Amino acid sequence: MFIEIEPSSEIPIYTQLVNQLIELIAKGELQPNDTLPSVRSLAADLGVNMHTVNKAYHELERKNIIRIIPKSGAVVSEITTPTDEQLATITHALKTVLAESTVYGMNKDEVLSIALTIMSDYKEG
Amino acid sequence: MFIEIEPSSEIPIYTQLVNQLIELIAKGELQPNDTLPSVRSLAADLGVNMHTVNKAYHELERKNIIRIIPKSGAVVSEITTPTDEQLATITHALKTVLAESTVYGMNKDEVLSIALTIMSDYKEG
DNA sequence: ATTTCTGTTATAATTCAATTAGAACAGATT
DNA sequence: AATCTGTTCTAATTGAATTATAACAGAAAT
Repeated sequence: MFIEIEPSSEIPIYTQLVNQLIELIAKGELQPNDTLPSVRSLAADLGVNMHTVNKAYHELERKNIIRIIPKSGAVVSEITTPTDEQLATITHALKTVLAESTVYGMNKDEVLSIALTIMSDYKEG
Repeated sequence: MFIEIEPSSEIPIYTQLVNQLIELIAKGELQPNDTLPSVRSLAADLGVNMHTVNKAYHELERKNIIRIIPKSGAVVSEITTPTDEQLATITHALKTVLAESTVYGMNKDEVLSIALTIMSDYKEG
């Protein structure tokens, strides 16, 4: 599992973890029903505190991306149909990014081209 | 100028300000060479501190979206060609959003459809 | 069955970002 | 001249993020 944390980043460590785990799943390097490493072992690997990894896992559970089985471990969820909440989350995030790209002078085709390139690394891309 | 701040949001006030000002520019409601309200007056309108607005303006200047003229005011910059740094910023942000959308089970066409809808509200959309 | 590993929970301390507050300064605008 | 502007400084508060220990109890492994 290739995860790299930048301790000095302005992005919280647990958020970096959430984002990188999502990317691993999107790339298929972590697949549904795969088990995640224990919070203790991953914390040791990354040199961060157990509670920080725990917080990231619970954030992923809140997003319905993994299931946490009490006293046992965490498992990647099946990918199904997005919920309304998930659609709203993506739509809002896209709005922010696309507004910024517009202000930077990027046109529709440029942005879509970048998006297609990125998605080619992900599932169904 | 229609800006709404959620004081209890987990998103910092100055970031909410940055994002909403970017959206106003993307929509054309704020145009190049338009002057932004003074930090004092906008702060009073929104019920936040002057320093918070000032921080947002400086963040927008760092992104090359506005120019701050010392002792005078802030002006929306001309939209030109994106810098490499701006391209990298957008690409990185898109990666994060698109990975999440993939994990949520959204396919390429769904995401592109949402993106096109959003961009239709923005310049060159 | 016992040991080990697991997530869970609780308390505590530290660090830092975000926000607010108040004041003073000096250039720009009116 | 008076007012408005961003700038700078100090100061205080609040809360999030992170780390550190410790103990608990269920799950898994031997």
